Amino acid sequence: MSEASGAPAHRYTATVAGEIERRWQDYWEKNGTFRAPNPVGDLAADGAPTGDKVFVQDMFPYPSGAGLHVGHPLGYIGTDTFARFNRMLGRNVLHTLGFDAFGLPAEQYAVQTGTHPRVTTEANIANMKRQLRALGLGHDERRSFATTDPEYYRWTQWIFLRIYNSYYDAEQGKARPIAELAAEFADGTRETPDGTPWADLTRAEQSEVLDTYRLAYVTESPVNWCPGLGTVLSNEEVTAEGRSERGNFPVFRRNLKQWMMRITAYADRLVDDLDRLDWPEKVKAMQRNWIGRSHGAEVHFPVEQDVIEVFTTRPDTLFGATYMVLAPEHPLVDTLTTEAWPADVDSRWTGGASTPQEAIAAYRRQASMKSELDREENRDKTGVFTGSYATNPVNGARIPVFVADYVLMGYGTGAIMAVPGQDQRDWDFAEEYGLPIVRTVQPEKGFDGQAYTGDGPAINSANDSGLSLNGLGVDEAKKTTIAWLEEHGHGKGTVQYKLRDWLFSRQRYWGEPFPIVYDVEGIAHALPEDMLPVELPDVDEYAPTTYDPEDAETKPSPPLEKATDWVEVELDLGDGPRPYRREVNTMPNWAGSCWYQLRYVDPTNDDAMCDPENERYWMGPQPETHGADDPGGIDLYVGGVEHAVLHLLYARFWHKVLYDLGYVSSQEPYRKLFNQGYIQAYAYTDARGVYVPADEVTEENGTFFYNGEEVFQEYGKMGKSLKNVVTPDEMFDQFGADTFRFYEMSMGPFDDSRPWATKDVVGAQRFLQRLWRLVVNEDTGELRVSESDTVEPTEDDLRALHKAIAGVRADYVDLRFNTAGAKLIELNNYVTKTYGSAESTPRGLVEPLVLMLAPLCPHIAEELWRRLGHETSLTNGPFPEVAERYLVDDTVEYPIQVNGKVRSRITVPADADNDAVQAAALGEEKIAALLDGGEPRKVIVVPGRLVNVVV
RNA sequence: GCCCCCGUAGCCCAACCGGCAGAGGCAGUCGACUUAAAAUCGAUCAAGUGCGGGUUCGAGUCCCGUCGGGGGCACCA
Repeated sequence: MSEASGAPAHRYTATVAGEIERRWQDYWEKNGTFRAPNPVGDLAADGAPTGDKVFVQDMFPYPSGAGLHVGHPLGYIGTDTFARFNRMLGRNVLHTLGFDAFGLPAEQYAVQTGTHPRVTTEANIANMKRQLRALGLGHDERRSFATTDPEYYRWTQWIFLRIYNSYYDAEQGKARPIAELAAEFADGTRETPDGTPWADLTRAEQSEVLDTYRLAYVTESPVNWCPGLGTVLSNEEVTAEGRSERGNFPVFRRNLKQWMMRITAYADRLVDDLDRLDWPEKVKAMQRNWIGRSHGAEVHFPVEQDVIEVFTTRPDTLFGATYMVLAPEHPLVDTLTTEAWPADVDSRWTGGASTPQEAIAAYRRQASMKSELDREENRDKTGVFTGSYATNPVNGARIPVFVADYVLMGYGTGAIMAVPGQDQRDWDFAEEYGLPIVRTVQPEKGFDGQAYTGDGPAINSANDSGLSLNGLGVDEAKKTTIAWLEEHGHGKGTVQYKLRDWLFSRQRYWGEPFPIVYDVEGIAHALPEDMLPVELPDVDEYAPTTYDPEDAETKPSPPLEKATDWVEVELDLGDGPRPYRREVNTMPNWAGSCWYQLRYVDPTNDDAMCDPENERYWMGPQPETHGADDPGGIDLYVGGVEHAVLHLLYARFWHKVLYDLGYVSSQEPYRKLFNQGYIQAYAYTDARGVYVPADEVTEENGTFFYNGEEVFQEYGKMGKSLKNVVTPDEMFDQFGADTFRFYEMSMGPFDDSRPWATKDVVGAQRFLQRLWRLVVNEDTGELRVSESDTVEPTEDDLRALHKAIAGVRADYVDLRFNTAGAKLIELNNYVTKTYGSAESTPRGLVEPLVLMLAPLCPHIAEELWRRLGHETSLTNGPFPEVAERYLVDDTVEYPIQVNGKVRSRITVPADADNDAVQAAALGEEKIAALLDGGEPRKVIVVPGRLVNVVV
């Protein structure tokens, strides 16, 4: 497109750019330009690494078969620019990219075609590597790997075993080896749960006890079973509508035996340590919300022989508890349901049934049939009375116990004390069922709502047993109540979390096998390290058995189950060869991405997942740079906000376990996180709603046409089915990689989403062409740059240059690539205007310009640098330094405002003090005329900025 | 329903602690080159910051309300 006939032979066209780019990519590869030395091990260089270290990382891509579109590399170009800038400052920069290659698409493709997922995965990786190479990314290629490499997942399995062989010591607040727990049981330091001496337990019983402590454990508990996918899912993979995030199939809660990770043990540290991270507040808020820590109290309400335990965040409102509610699935519902209604029962409470048992049974049936969606759409409060009354421990009041589906079994204890005066849900229910409402917090003046949830003095809250809250604020009243409950044995202060343990097994083929076998008695055994990796066997069928998506009564059947030769093994695990069965579930897709930064650090280490010295160098805490509280971690982690909870929470959890066990020195994996925006695109549909090719749509006065027919614009993702995909390969052909990189970075702030516009790319190309023309004669290809002694830059030139250097440096540091690019264009325009038609361009201007461009457009910068006579790559600098004296002007122009409107201007020496500036301003002709001899009411002088005269 | 982010020229975007609304790009217009066009080069036009209030000498920036767009959470006791 830019190859018009008749263009000068040495113009910077896409063809010339392509030739230069391939040449420099070869050069970088051949010279190992981006290899970052480690302190020790295979990747160590001679002598210790020099300069500060910088560890930059992109979120792990999944190598999709569709290849990349122009939206995908946005983050990679940003991190590359940042990494290159830091290299030019003399720093030791670790930047590479691996592949998160286990996962459903390759498996599904395998199911359809019979191709082994490894074949598809490797082909996709090869294609993606080709595209990434063409972008000119400065990656240390020695450090790249895929999670599917057995040498990698060997260590994923190894970490699993470390987690499996650990428990959480709540007193020390950290994970410890399970062997230490066993030792404590054995020597009596710690009593076994039921008090039986350790030695009196059989080995099976001992192992059962230990299993209840392990950080990775098997349990039969309610899990998310998705028949449509044939697998179970983690809570994080289930949408609010109760469907699978992938495929949108119904998900059912079923009791199944599955592997879990005890992430809840780390809930407090995962919340608290967010404060130590340099992350977007939005992501921190999402994690806090997901963990959902709330402080409150557990309170016991006696009912006949039983006790209902509730969790409340408002123990201060106990005197306002006028009824109780159990979730329909609550285990006490059966025992508390009475034979007959009390004589005076309110007809609204019975659900029209003649006995409580009938009413409850009908209500439970109804509730179980309601989908999550129904619940969401219909928030009217419903419920039925159990016939039983509980006793409020603070005032002895007899309060009715209901069953209602607005209380969920999955949170707290599945039972609540209802305080309509201070909780809107309870208020709604109380109104519906004619229950009493007692305010225990005095609402603010003028409050005319229903439930009052704000702060205020307690009222109606005192008893004869020494508890009086009246007049206390909410916080004080909570503390007082908890102390009273604890003293009288009615409850205690406690903390609740929304976070649940992490369901860690999947019924899939293309995932990491568990390093676990079961003996004939069904007892799990961890495989010893020297049996790792446990490699995936070849199978005939890659798919788990899937079922009718609506059939909740089906059971998972993993594909590995059918590989009987692999499943049934004879091993010697210490007591001679015995038969075992392998675990047939595989790990979830998140496992491999939980720790990959550690492997980037030491990718070829056969003796450890990574050498502690290398980990400390690249990831260890740096209190001297980042403050005493620095948890360590990589210096910049860039990726989309969609991983805010899942990946980032899991990875933090694993990292903390490894820290507790002493394998890493950093307490967090990612010190600084940055969410890049997305590149969006317009798509167009015709009258039938069918997508038409976006690049053939024309616009006239705000109306869009395709083949003469009107079409309608949509804005959103780029995708094959939307017919609006633009690929990097097209951009390389039309413009070259440097132009493409520059355009992507200049479109807007790195964290903003923006629409792709191919027609705008030419602006970036023109800029590079103008710069090229300053250095190279387009007709002859000869250098047109002065030797330093012939044409010296002028004072004005140097002011423009150093202003740009200062601005560009600051922009690169803060990831403001768009404004850095604009400043380079500005400087280039200045130099073009001044020297574009002169005999030659001063070297003193061109060289810094080329160097400053290098992080964004490395190929053209290397090429020009070489043509300027430099023998070595500019990868490691120099980066231009600012000379402060060119940043300050001798004189300053002040606008003079009168009542906030600019009326005139004066120019004064830069070192003039405020009085002098004021005098000059008031003496200025127009201003003096406006004042007309009168005194201004006030004069504001903002040094270096402006003067405002108030009259 | 609750919480968070964003609304600046026809379009994408700048504007640091409140201090002259414009750095850069696209498009448009005019000119140069050309037989002509494309490409290229040069010049130029362009909004008073979604809307309504408030604070201030001064508001794109701070506060309140409102509209529009995007995102998160959603009976969590």
